[in-house]
Amino acid sequence: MTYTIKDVAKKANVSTATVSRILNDQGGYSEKTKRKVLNIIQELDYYPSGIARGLTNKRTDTIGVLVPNLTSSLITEFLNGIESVAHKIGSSVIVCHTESHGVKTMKYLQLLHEKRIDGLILASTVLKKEYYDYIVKMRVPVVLLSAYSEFPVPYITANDYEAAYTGTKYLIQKGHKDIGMISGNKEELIAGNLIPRVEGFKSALFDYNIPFNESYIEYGKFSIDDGVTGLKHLLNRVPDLTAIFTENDEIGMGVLSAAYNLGIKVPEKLSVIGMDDISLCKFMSPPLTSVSLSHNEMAEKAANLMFKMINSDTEVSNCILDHQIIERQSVRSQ
Amino acid sequence: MTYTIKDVAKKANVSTATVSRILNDQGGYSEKTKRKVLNIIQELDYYPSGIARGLTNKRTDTIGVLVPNLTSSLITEFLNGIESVAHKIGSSVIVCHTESHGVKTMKYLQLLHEKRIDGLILASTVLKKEYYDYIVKMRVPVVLLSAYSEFPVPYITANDYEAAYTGTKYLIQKGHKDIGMISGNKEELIAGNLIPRVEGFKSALFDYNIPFNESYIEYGKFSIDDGVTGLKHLLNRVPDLTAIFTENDEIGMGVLSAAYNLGIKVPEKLSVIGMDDISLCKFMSPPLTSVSLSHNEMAEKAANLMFKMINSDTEVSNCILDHQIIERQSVRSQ
DNA sequence: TAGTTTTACGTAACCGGTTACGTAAAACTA
DNA sequence: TAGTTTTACGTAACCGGTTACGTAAAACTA
Repeated sequence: MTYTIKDVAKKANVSTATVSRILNDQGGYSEKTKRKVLNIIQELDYYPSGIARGLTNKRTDTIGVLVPNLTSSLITEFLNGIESVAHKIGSSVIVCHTESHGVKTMKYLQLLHEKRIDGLILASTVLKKEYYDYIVKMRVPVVLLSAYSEFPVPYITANDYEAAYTGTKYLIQKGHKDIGMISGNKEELIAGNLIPRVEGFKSALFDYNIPFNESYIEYGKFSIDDGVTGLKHLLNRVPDLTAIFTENDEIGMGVLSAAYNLGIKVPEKLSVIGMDDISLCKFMSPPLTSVSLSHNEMAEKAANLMFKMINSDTEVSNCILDHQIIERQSVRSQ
Repeated sequence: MTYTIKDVAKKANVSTATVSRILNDQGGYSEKTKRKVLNIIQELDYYPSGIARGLTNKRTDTIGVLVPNLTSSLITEFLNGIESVAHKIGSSVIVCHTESHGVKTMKYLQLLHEKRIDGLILASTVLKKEYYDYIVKMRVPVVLLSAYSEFPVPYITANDYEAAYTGTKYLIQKGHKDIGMISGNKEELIAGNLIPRVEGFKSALFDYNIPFNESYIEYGKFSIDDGVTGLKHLLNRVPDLTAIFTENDEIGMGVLSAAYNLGIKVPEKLSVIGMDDISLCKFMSPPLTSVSLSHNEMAEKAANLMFKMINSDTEVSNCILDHQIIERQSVRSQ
């Protein structure tokens, strides 16, 4: 068996209270006792049980992160950022791959509830009422990462509408008039009846007097594959597109790939701009121009916010980060 | 405050033992009592504490996964596979991003030890003696994923030597004679004094009577960036290379990217073959030929093996998976 | 030096579950 | 119907820590 605090106490001829005090640097013991106990701890190779400690402390030093997709680069970069700040603070992170699936998500929430996590981050997840209600019951700090919600839950996100507007405007200013968009899953994107990135796209076209037609938008999911099938569908419907704005970079990568296989030169015959500016963009052929949403900063902010809430119980404000076009080589002037 | 089993018991006029029995489907109660208790559980919205349960059960339904790099696609795909089987089994996974850093790794191991995880998977990690010693003390099932070790720890991996041999042979049979290799971090790759993929590469050249020179191998790390700088260095040293074999696909992607920016057509001027066959390969321009190491299967096998060990305590055997060339468009006949 | 304060602990309850053991009542048996 | 078995629980100890409270001894004070 592995040793417990009692074994240490007995061997050191002190009480468990004293060992506990020493372990937690709480004072109330002599230097001599401290040395003696510390020696025995080392000798027995004793490690306190986080489980037992968690039971009394009501603190598990564990947080949960819900992600819709573990194979998406954006999500992975989020996870990376969160894990990094969690580790600095001494917390562990449990990853939950929901696949944007309602039932799975609820199951994960229950699991995390039972595990008594200290806090929760929902990345790129639309906060359904069902989730919100449950989270309220969990009584645990939650922050939304790259998502917006009308429920009173703090979020760290970019202004998707404006970012999409900026991206589209960029294409327009490069002289494009026949611009298609490939978007993600309609249902997952809706934040208050509107799909922000789609609306931003439409508004830019409208403001610059470019006629718009619903057939210019293709809806799929969010993966690279959806970019390749999306381009094919879009080009079937409207073959004279000169530029494509994609909901995210993964779709953008799919477009690049499909274009390559179709023999359509990018950017000579087709310009494409993505969103998020994931780190893969710059390694594409051609390097993919993208609207950066400062997602590294976003993940760290979200994590820091959550830990602040855990430690201080203060309500904290939302945060909307800037966006910025990162010009590379997938867009050319028309 | 949130309710405990005592609240439920009191309200139902039964003992906590009965509530516990009902919660765990252990029998020893009447249907009537069961219904009454279940109703009260629902009414109070009671969820048992996994922490308290873990304390007595010595089971936390949590496993740890150590990964060297959270932004690598291969690793992410591993993580995805592991998380998936863990969730099916009802376990949660704690991700630990070690960055292949010894001190960080040890710190993570201690953390996981304190958290009393049920099992541990080390992905793409060289098992140092220090780690091994600690893991032995943890007394927890461990499996190595995509790694080999001389310590008695089960591993699920591919035969790196042979896979590299096969990949190189493929290039040779396509008529290439001037073949370079871009490898990863020397220190991290050494398994018993040899770097398997490098040795496989060398052996293939040797067997086919192709003169070899150490300058044909470039060592970097494992990222895409190392592929781009690697190609530049390699081409500086030996400009007449017609093919490159890369340690992994990320490096391969870097080579593709660098080649594009250098104006070197792939595969017309330069053939490149990667390893691992990550899912991004097929979306590259051109799609990247790669030696598949069945890594999806690998991750699932590793996870299943670990859970089997958790549940049955039986020592289990290692597993070496097959490899296979996935031909795409980044290699041409010379 | 007698009284007071501080130090360095120990005792025991508690966190929220599980479970071995015991037992009254119900059901069964012959 | 008396004896035996089974059912349906309850009691209390335990898992491995933390901590409020109490106290003897040491240190201080006047």
